[in-house]
Amino acid sequence: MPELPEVETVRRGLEQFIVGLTVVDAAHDTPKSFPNAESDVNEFLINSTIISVKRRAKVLMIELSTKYSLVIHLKMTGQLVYVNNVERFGAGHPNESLIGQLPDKSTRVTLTFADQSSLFFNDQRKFGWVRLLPTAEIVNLDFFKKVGPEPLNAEFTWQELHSRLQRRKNTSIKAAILDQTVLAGIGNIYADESLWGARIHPATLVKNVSATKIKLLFTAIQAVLTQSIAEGGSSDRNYVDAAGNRGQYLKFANVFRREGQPCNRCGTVIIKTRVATRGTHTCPKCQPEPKKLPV
DNA sequence: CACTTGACCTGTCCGC
DNA sequence: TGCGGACAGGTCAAGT
Repeated sequence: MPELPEVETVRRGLEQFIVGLTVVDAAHDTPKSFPNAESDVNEFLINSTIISVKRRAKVLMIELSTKYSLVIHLKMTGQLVYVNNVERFGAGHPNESLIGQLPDKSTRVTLTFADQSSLFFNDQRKFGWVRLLPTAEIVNLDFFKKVGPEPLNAEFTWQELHSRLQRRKNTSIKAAILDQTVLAGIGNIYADESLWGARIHPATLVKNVSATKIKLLFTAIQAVLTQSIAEGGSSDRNYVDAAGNRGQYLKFANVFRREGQPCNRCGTVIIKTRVATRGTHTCPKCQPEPKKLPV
């Protein structure tokens, strides 16, 4: 669920809300959600000031004045919701209605700021995490060493996508673009949407996808991610942004969660199957199944 | 090394 | 109505 557009939307909200604030308290429930020594929390988080909020792939980094950062992965059901106080923003602020709604039973970590506003990390399924790490060490995490390029970076080209995909030439194109070491930020929603855009069946083996098709896929990935960021991401289940608002992208989705509905290009009924162990949405006419090789 | 599968969790939905 | 099981999907560890 939170994929690149959702995480980027959260980042933009947090940048607006928390940069410049000073942390005065940090509370958490399970060590799994926030596996940090109390001594580090006391020394490097409490009384620190938020310097910036960054994103790489699906990971958020809240940079602190102590040369430490909070590194956060939302995984499937994570939320980062900022709840202001009326003193700071005045009555009628968009997320004013959240006051008193949080924490709830999914709240794993609560940061309280000097102005008594709060940031809640909620995560129903406890797959996500928050880690307090020295900012300089983030690049040394295994994930950051292996993760592929940002698909919306200006330097990223279709030729580079083509080249990186060749490492996964015997797997399906869907599994390959979900592989974060090939390309950063794609998850199930945008994999299906991008493959529909390029008219490629998700089960097609990478080695059978032509360079022309990969060029179309590159264009589709950028278009889909850009539009989703503009719509505040996709709220399939419980994704919300930093102000607690749902994203609107699924109103514009062409295949994801549209099984049984007509294809926006050709009218054929969208079907849901399983590819790369994931629920997969396709138009059977625009994205014909790959031919089976003779036995 | 390439590739696939299972584990991690909990809330929701579907069938009996 | 209650209950068991399937399902949701990001990432990593372990398996082939």
